[in-house]
Amino acid sequence: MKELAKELSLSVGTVSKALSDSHEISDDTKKKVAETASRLNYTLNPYASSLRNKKSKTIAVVLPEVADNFFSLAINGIQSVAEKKGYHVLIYLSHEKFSNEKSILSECCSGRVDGVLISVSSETTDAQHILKLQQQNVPIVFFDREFEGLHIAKVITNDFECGYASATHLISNGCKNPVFLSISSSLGICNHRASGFKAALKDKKIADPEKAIIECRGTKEEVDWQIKNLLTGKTKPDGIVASVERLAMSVYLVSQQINISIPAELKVIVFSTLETAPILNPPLTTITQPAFEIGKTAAELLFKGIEKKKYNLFDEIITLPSVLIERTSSQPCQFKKK
Amino acid sequence: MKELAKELSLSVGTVSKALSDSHEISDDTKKKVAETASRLNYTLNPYASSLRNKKSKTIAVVLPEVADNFFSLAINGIQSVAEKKGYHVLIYLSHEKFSNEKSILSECCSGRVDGVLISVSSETTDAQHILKLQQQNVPIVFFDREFEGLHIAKVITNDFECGYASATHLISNGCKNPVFLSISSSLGICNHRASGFKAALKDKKIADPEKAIIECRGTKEEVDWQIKNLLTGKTKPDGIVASVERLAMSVYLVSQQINISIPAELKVIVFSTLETAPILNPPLTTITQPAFEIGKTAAELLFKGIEKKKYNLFDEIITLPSVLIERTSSQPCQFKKK
DNA sequence: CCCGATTGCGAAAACGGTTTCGTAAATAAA
DNA sequence: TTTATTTACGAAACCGTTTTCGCAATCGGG
Repeated sequence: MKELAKELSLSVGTVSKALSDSHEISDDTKKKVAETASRLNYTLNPYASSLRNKKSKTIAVVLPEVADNFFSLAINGIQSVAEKKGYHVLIYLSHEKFSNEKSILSECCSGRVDGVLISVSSETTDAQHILKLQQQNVPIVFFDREFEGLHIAKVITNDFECGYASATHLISNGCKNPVFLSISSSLGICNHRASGFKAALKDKKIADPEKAIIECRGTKEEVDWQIKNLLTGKTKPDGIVASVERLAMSVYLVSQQINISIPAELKVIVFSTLETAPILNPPLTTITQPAFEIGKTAAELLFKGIEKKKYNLFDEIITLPSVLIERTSSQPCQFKKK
Repeated sequence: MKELAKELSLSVGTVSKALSDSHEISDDTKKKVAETASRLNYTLNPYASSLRNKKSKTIAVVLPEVADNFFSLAINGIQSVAEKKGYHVLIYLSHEKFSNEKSILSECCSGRVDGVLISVSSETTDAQHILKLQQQNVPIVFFDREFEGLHIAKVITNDFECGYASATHLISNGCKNPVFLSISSSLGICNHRASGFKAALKDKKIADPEKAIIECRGTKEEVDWQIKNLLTGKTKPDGIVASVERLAMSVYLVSQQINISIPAELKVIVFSTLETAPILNPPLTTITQPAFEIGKTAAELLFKGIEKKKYNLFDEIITLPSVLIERTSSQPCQFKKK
């Protein structure tokens, strides 16, 4: 910028004001400045600006995983509004580890970002790291995976209802012993889905609701093994609701291996935005979240918090409904293939 | 930091040195500084540091789309090394638009990032925006989708060979009229795959290689329509190689709609890392790229360029091989289902 | 024609660190 | 004891912008 000023024999202050279209500067010199700036293809140093303005024009997105259809669609939604606002997006992955999430959030302070969108890891049972960030006046919005009991804005979906709907759907299609595969008993979102599921079992007086919730944690291999055990055990279920994408994939793979036919012997529903659901074998019934919309809405909410200093981001809750898309995997069958 | 200094009755310079573990400072005061720093939970302002050091500790990843298995796995690979190096990752999406890519890269200068990893959009036919960045001494590495003819490092896969292999696989499994679905005639990676494909047709003296390359561009709906026309036309193919994930999904959906049976009437292969490939109907033959590895290797290469000022990033080319995973969708059939 | 208001710009102080250089005290060498 | 060297720290410049404030020059009104 000094060079620019020298080139034009102006002061740096004047150049700065000209570039930011200040009213103090005549249109004439503004034009000259803009012209030589583009001629020397000059762009201003973002960090110097950030330092002075205490605005980074950057938000952080913290999520467990990016190789998951839901999250990648949510990122699309977030990015679409960030781009419109001229903001930059930092992506951080916790890989479902609490320790990672903690160190990530500790990096988000000191003005590195103007706001944080977060979907908590399945291990997160303590919110100190989140509260610490909030105390530093960093606007925060949960999307999808919230942490309950905090005064922090969130954009979520109707998990309880969908859990309820998934169970009633299975039951009305003939299941006597449906189970729910959870990934974490500490994850609010998963518990809501499970609670809805249990409530339906209770209402329909089917099975023991408490025994119908099965927690699947660990690596992919451990989960595969766990599901294999479940499906070959003596009290094997005739219906499964998978709370996330990868659990359903496990169920499909294992069923294929040990020759269990879906939906004749086992009906399956998954909470997922999986694009390949209609072309799976068999086509998979999904409860599809409005992933893009959730990301977009959360980002819009965050920017409300960033822009209006007085805007209270504390107790805002937005619920966007998911839809159950019925496909072959949960269809009733007159005859049971043996 | 001033407060810290006051609290300890030291100068800010001393505190700064203590925090960065300078040899000029005694272990005793270092300890004291560290202690009170964590007590006041102080973290240093990253942008002030960046301003002085001319290092942002941030890299940019520019890619067409994040809701694609290949790219999300590549991001995982990139992130894994960035994290190890203590770097932050900015994600930018071009959505396959050249104009977006251009404005994104123009944001990457002035030291906003220390390096750029890029997979070009399918519209990109001009590299001025990339060269401009390179002139500003920003280290750049292509991953997967390169732009040819530039002196810029790249991490790619053996596209030509795989294109060749895909064609020979189809032919040896009985196809007389295989076609290749491209997404862009300007995309180097796609052309390599297509060239390999054509070379195989020529060697085997099957069909007209030039007519076997079909470009599918436009929205999802337009592509669906185009594929539907192809599959219902009079010279309909009996084998398809899809150059990217979404083309294969289109083929599956359309085939299902108009009742074409795979692999009896149509064999399909796709270049993709689709996790659901084995549980599709039928299981889909893929040419699977080492997506994570590509991302990881590209990032490692980039950091070499960032760290060693003298390291020449110009003509480094790393090729990581993909593998053809044979599944039902391309199997030979004795009888043709009608 | 004179005085107050407006316009257009420069000087300099921030923003929050890092780094160079200087210096006093402590230590080692002579 | 004197001199040279090392150790531990402070003062101040600097990174590239933004912004406040001051100051001329021009403008408008009476």
